[in-house]
Amino acid sequence: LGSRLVRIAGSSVRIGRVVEVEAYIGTEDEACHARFGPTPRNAVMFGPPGHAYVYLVYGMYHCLNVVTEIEGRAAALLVRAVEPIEGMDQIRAVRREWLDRRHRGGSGHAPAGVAAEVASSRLASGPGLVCLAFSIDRSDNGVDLCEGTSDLHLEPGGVDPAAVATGPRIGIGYAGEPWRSAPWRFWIAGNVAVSARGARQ
DNA sequence: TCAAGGATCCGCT
DNA sequence: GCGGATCCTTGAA
Repeated sequence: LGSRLVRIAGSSVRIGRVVEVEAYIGTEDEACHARFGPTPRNAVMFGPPGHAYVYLVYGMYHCLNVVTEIEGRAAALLVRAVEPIEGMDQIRAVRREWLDRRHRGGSGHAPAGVAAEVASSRLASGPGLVCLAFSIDRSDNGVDLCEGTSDLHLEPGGVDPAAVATGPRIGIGYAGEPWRSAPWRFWIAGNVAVSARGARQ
């Protein structure tokens, strides 16, 4: 929490402050993708820390994770929400394009003004939206996020521990206890950019 | 090879 | 509050 996510694309730069994460601690964690052991998909999680584990969820959205443990231990943090700091124009542009494509061929046009009405602070308030806003997909899987010259990387930061709120992880009802109820979602209390589902609980 | 279901988001009711 | 979009990954056969 508090670290800055940086995306460089050509001459444009997008920066966001990480405000919400979830912890997945390894093969014993029934909610973790590593629960079945190493597979082609989760291989990066078993690698060295600091690398990006990116996967496709629900066939539509990507999720960004940061590997956190030493090689051999498959733990990672899911980045659930980021507060945009820089590059809002670019973020709005990719969202408009995505909403456009979403409605094309279906019911017709996107409802007027939908994309334009999203507050700047909430353009990356959800794991799928983080990846949309920063143009992250599986081509970023395995990237070393600690390498400052990389197109996608993290700059160290932090928050006052007293400002961190905790709660159960979202969308993992398939996992048994104690994993389902473990308070391993962390966010900056009161921050406006925390995800909608996260804020509700 | 197959069938099942998911660490989501959006729009309509 | 609910269903649709959309496709990859997984374990089982």
